[in-house]
Amino acid sequence: MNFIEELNWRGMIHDVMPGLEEQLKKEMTTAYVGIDPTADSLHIGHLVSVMMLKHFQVAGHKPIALVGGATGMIGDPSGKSQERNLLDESTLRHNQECLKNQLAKFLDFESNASNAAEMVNNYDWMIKFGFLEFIRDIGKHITVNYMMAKDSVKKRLDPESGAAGMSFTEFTYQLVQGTDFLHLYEAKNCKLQMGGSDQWGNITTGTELIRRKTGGEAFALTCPLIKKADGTKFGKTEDGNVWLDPERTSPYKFYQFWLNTSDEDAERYIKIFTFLPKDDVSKLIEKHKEAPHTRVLQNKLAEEITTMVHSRQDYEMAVEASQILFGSGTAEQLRKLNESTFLSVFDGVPQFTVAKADIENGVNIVDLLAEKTAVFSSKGELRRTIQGNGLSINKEKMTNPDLIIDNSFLISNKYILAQKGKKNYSLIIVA
RNA sequence: GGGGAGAUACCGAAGCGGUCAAACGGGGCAGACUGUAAAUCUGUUGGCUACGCCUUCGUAGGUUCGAAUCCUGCUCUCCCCA
Repeated sequence: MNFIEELNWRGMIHDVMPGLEEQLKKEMTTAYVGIDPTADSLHIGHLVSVMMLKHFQVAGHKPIALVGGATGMIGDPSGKSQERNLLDESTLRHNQECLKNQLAKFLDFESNASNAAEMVNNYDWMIKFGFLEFIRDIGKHITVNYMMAKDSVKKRLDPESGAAGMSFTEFTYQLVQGTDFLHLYEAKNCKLQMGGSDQWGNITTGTELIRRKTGGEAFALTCPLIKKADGTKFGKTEDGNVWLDPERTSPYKFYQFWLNTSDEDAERYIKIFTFLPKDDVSKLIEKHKEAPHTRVLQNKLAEEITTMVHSRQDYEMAVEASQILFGSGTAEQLRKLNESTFLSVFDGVPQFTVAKADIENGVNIVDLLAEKTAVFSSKGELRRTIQGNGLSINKEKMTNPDLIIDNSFLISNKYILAQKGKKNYSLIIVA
């Protein structure tokens, strides 16, 4: 199975430029994907691009991860109705380093093989470009008519869509991205750019630029934007993005995110986000259909990705924690845990500290959760939750807002586990 | 530069002198049902020392017994014309 076929059955192809398959058969080809360094960690929205690069490398080709230091300073108008905030250079450099470390988990940057992965930053060549040079050597080759015809631009110019206009800076974005492609084409013989389907317009500006300026041929391949079956944005939780950095999103939460995937989505995700071969995937899907409630797909999906992004250990920890929190976990089980297990289970759960004296003297539950700690943002909210039967302490439902919390509630003599609803845990540490 | 429209809670959007902590929709949160799913139904969605009180309707003043609602200045946004 070649690269295109592989991506195809996985549902990872939205659009391909004709001739790419022949090109890939002909020789080892270099391709790149752009990543915005807007943060110092990748999030799972980036994962699709990373998977594409990985498949590409596995197929014997050479992947390049391009960190958009320059483009990140400009802001891509695609898919956004607002101007972007600009980043400064030191932030960009810091972010680039962090991103590379994460990418190294997936791509082979180190080997001596001719198709070892590379990382580049477009800031490095864009910074040397003078304005005059840019408009003469690049701008001259592309007409404004061509640029205006792009969807990403049209959307922003159409007052009906409610968009807030677009600055010249963002209008220029596609040229800058095109320049990247041209640069990589010339410097590294890079003939393919991949990305999300929203990038099609930007990528084709690049292939067009290469064709007009050098007469060479370059290709575009885009994957569908990942959407959830219910139409909401993929990769977001109440707390924002799901990050790969365990400091930002704990492995437990990461695992939970995938485990909570809906049936429809799981079927698509397991193809996209794991490297399981086609046969295995088909079997899993069948199994899942026979007994949906056992959530074979979600379990496997969460296992594969958590293991890949974090580690086997992290995965096992997350499973254990999940069993305690969601399984038949009871108050007794909770109290039986030894301290280190207990802490690892609740690693990544929001933590609050209160003074020992407060608990010893006994403290009203409302004061404890809304005032001494920020488990609840207001007393009113807490009262409402209690009225709605949504509060548990140490896995036991609490229905009395006048309850006094004292030493008898402590687990391992120093912890109290507060739970809002089914899924929101907070750990109170008494010190 | 000229003319017009507007700024209301997380978002959209009503309200146009008292009965407004502010309709309605979306979103959020919780409950029931479940598979830690989806759909559905129910409750809730400014704060507090809670049958009451306090702070909110762009911002600063003013009129009034009383203002989200009327007047004035300011800031910002959008539209049309040049």
